[in-house]
Amino acid sequence: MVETALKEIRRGTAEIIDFEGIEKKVKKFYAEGIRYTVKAGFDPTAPDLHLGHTVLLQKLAVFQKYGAKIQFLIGDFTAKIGDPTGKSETRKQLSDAQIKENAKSYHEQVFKILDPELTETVFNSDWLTPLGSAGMLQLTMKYNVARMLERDDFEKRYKSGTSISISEFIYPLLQGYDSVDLKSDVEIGGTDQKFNLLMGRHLQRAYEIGKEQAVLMMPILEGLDGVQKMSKSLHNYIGVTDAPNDMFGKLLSISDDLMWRYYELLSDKSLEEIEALQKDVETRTVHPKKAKEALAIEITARFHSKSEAEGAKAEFDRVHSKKAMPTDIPSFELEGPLWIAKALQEVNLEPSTSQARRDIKQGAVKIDQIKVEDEQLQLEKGEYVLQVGKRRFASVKVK
RNA sequence: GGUGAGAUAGUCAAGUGGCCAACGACGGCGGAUUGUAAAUCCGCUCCCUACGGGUUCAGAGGUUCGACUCCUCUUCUCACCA
Repeated sequence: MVETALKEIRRGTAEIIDFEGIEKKVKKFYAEGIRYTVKAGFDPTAPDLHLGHTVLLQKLAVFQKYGAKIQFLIGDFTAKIGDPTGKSETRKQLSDAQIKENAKSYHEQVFKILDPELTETVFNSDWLTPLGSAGMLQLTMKYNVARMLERDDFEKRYKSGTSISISEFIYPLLQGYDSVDLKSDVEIGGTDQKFNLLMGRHLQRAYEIGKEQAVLMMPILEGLDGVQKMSKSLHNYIGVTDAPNDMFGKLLSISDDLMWRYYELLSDKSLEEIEALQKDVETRTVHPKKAKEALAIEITARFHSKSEAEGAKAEFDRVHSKKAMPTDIPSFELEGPLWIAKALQEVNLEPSTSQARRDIKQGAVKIDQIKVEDEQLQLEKGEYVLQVGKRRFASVKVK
């Protein structure tokens, strides 16, 4: 049992520091039923979770399964102060009300994966505010500039003479102090957080709280493009609140290579199962599309339901494989007669009439499944289904 | 504080008086091919019912028949010096 636990905990991780520490905690749980704590920090300014975040959340869920109590930390203190990191414009400061609101929004999404019973939500302003300037100074004495400059990002900027704000030195300390106050046994985060995660370990020692957290790092999940990390600003993400059809469609559109990455980091299937599947695909006993569908269904079902996921698949087959029309398409009512290019713009299928005309010339526009040849076409009274490209539809009632 | 360099479409990046709605790359979109993709090939990529018109090259003025290209000021970035 302990074996399985450790294996699952280890799965997909990029790096673990002090794995023995984790091992001890798990063993103790099985032997004496004593739970341990796993901390993970989240930024309250962006409460929209995507699959990149769920890589961490799923790992937390695994920990819950094997005896951990999760410390779900919301970094509201830094959000209230505003982080001047780098040259990015000063982060907008959040009010208490907004932070509460965002925390609530987090919970709705997070508890699709985590067990609320074993999750404690904490706000770091609870201890960082009372810390005060005296406590803060004391904190700064626990570390030195030379070691701070070991962080790649700082080192590069220091060498090239780029500015580093003093506060940027403080943030890792504050984040590490969270671990001191929470007395966390384990902290998990992305590989990009390595420095900060280790800071927690260091500070726990410096403050002599009698333990040093183990650190578990997960890889950063690539976005839909398969190259850059998944992020909202790069428009390559799958949000956990995406509609079933969108989620399924996006998952099915990833490349075959990326599919295995997603399997490893997002699927609940065992590594053995995944390996077997991969072999079958290589030997052509299983069609790659089938494998991708299975993944898309599994993940879609996780955030919605099994039946909604099946529905999304059926819908996808209908629209893409059989080239039929989707079942629910946005509908509009317009005054006629109306120039086709204008109509496409009105129903948001095209950003401008210029773009609409270009697409018509390229044969991308269809009305009721029939290609539009005449860019001067006027829509008379009646109901039509307009289509641009393969995916964009709208139904129009011209009055 | 001083000196120098720069700010061009979603991003990067050419253009240094008319040939510029602005080379090219990436991205994006569309078509072919497919498995839905990837790879590949082709086309498109400011707006406007358009073989024409309008508005663009940080912002505001100016010189000129004509400026993204020259001048002045402003704002912001960057490099070097102090």
